[in-house]
Amino acid sequence: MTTPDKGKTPDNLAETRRTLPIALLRAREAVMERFRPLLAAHDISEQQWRVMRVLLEAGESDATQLSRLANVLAPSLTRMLRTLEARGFTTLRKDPGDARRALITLTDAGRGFIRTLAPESAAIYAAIEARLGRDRIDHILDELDFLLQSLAEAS
Amino acid sequence: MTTPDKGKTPDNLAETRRTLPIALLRAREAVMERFRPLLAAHDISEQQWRVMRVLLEAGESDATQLSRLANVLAPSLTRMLRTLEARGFTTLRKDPGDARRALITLTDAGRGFIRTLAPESAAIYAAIEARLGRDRIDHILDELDFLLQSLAEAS
DNA sequence: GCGAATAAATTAACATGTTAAGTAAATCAG
DNA sequence: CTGATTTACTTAACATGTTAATTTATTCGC
Repeated sequence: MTTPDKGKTPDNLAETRRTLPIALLRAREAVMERFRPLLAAHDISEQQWRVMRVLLEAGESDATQLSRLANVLAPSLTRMLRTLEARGFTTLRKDPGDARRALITLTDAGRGFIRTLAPESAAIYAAIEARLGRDRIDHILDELDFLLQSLAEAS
Repeated sequence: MTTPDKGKTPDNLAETRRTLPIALLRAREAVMERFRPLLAAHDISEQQWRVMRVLLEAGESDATQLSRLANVLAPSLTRMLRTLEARGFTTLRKDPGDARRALITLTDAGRGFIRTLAPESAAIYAAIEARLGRDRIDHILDELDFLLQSLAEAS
């Protein structure tokens, strides 16, 4: 009835190498490894960079939306925004229509900072594309999107 | 000469949704979301579970190897092993041939703990497989493996 | 052999991940 | 309109990520 236990341990757990959580983690680490020197050179963390990139794309956002878009938990975001605001990259104001919400904006300095790193970042990404091929990367992105959609559907 | 800027921001950065680091992160979060309740119920972190799974597969390992296989940094591993050892799941001894190395082993209790969670873990994975299809998951794993291999080759 | 270089693990310090609890504002039921 | 619930964000506490410095042991050059 059930499929054979090929690649399974005695406890019916798949080989770690062939599980989505670990394979996704390892793949991501392999990619990020190439970006870390750039981020470190400009004294910005991976997460801060992600938040700023998302802000550039989405424009002024409330914390909940930003948290979701950048895949950063709300408590982490609260702390990070203190750092980013101290550096002059973001500002925060109360939503005039709903005093609970905090609206976050990228400052001109923040946009300028992204513009500074953009060429090198694009070059690193291009180097990765050169290894895999743009089509292959697009295919992988499509597959990951499919995974996301499949798991998002109501159970 | 260059490809058109479809899906690029004014700074030639790809849309965040279509970048490997963010897509991989989001995909992984979507998967892990389903495992977290199980891990939380047994008071074990994702990383601790990963280390134990790797230990089960690889057998006694030194810290460097374990760190690499489980994608956990050495300082994190040092701290985690204190917790795991206190719970009686792992033991640590000096390598008799090289006193710098620490050899880590899974105890019987550690193996028993994995055996306890294995059925539920396998069930969660099976539910994910039911949504995506085993073939599609295998394909995704192959693609991730290809990505890993491509980036690992000497530059 | 011996000192310099290298390697393995740990410690330290700070940022982020993660869950739970707390605070303040908006919404809902009656 | 008012008390209870819900929502948005923050704070707290602890684990892990991350880099740098430290410690101890091994290896290399001579």
